[in-house]
Amino acid sequence: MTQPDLAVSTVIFALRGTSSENMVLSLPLVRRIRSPFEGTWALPGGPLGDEEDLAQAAGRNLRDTTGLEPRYLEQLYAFGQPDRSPDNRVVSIVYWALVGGDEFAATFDDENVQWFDADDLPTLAFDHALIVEYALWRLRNKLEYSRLAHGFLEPTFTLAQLRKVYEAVLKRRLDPGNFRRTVEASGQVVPTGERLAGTNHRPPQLYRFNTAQGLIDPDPLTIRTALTHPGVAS
Amino acid sequence: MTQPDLAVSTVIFALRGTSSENMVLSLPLVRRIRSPFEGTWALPGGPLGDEEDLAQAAGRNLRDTTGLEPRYLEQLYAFGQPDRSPDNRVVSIVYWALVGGDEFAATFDDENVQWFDADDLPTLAFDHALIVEYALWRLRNKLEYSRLAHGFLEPTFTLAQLRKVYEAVLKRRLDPGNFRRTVEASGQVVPTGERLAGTNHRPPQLYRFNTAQGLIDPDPLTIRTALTHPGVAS
DNA sequence: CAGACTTCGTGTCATCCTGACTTTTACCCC
DNA sequence: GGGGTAAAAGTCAGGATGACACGAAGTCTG
Repeated sequence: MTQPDLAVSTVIFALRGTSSENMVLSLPLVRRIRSPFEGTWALPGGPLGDEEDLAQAAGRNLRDTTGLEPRYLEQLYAFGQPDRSPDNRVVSIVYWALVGGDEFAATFDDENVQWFDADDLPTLAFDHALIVEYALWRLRNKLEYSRLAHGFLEPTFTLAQLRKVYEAVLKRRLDPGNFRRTVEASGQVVPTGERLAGTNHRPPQLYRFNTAQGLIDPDPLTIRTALTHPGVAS
Repeated sequence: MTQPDLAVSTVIFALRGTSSENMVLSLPLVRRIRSPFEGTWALPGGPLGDEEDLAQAAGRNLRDTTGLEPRYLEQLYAFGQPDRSPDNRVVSIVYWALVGGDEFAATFDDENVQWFDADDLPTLAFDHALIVEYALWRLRNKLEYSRLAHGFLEPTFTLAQLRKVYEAVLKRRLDPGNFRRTVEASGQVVPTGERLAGTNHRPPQLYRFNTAQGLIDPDPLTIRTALTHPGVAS
C-alpha cells in the first residue's frame, strides 16, 4: 500500500457587510496555480509540518495563504475518498475557522485570494464544494446549540450586534427580547458595565464573552490557544 | 517535510450483560505485538488501503483484527500530535462503531483480543486513553440528542429493551412512560404489529427502527438538505 | 379457576422553556 | 420640551418534559 499525501485545509468564515447591517456570511478562496484544477478556486491548505500538530498546521497554512488570523479554529472532518484527486491520492484533514469582520483588509492583496458569499460560490476544485456545504451546516448547527458567536465580533459588543451575527449566519430573524433572555440566561456573556456611545437613541449595554465558561462540544485536544479572547489573542 | 504514517483506528462499543439486565458498556482492545508499546492494550486499527475510503478502511481493520461486524460506523476525529508515537510520526483517523450485544462470540478466540468494561480500562498505548474518553463522550452525547440507540439491538426490539440500552449507556434511570412518549413522538421507531412471547407478563409490542427517517448529524458524505433543528430564540 | 403478580401501556398534572407580543425606559435631535 | 428610536423589561399562551398514578393483559400458583 502506498502512503497517501496528507493535506490540512481550512474553511474560513467571516461576516462581510456595511457595519453590522446587511451582513453576509463569506469565505476566502484561493485560486489554484498548478495542476490539477489549475485556475479553479479552492480552500486554503497545505502540508503538515514535521513539528506541528494538526491545528497548528491548519492555522499556519491559513495565515500563509490568506494573511488572516483565526479567532476560532476547530477540526471539521477528514476526507479520504480514493478518487477525490485525479492524480495522487490525497487525504485532507479539514478545519473550520472564524475571523473577525474587520479582517478583510488583512487578506492578501492578490487576485488569487478572493472573498465569496457563502450563498454564491464559484465552481470549486476537488470535493471542496461538499466540504464547504458540510462546514456551513456545522457552523449553523453549532451556533444553534452552543449559543456562542465565536470569533465574529470584537472583544466587547452589544446584544443587538450579537443578534445580528446570529441572524446573518442563520438567515433568520430573531426576536430581540427573546434573544436577550436566552443569551443572558445561558451565562455565555457578561455585561462590562459600560455603554456604547454615539448612537441616536438609548445607549446599549456592552458585553463580553464569559471566558470562565467552557465551550460546549469541545475538541478532544485543547485548541483553546486560538480561543483566548480577541483582545488578548496572539 | 517528511510524510507521516497514516493509520485508521476504531473505538468499538457493545453492551455486555445478562440478557438486557445489568448491561455494561464494553469495548474490545487488542494487545500490541510489536514495538512501541509491545504488550500494551490498544485500539484496533491499521493502514489505509489503496482503493478504500476511510470508512471502508476502518471497517476492514475492525473486522480483520477483531472479527466483529459493525452496525454503525462514524468518524470521530483525526489525531496528529507530533509526539503521540515515540518512533515514526503517525496521524490516526479514528472512527467509532457499535456492534450488537450478541457479537461477543464472534470476537476472535485470541488472548490478544479482549473485552473491557468502559469504566474499567487497562493502561492503553499511545494517546488511546484520551481517544476512548472522547469517543465515550461522543457516544453519550449523540444518544442524548439523537434518541437513537444505533446498532446495539436486534432488528426488532421492545421499548423496554431500547430503554435499557439508553440506561446502560447514559448510566441513568429513565421513566418508562416518558421514554415511550418521547420515542414514539420522535418517529424514529415504528411498531411491527407483533408481540414478544415467552415473558411471564403482558407481552410487549415489538418495534423496529424507522429507516425512512434519516439520522441527525450525518456524515458529510451522506448529508441531506432540509435539516431542521430547534432555534436559538426567535 | 380465582386471585396474586408482573410488566405494559395510558393518563394526569405541575413545571419549565419558547415564541409572540406589549410596555416602559433612556437617550438623541430638533 | 416633545417626538423618534432602540434598549430593556414584562406578559401570556402553547408545547415539551419530569414525576407519578392507574388500568390492561398476560403468567403463575394454590
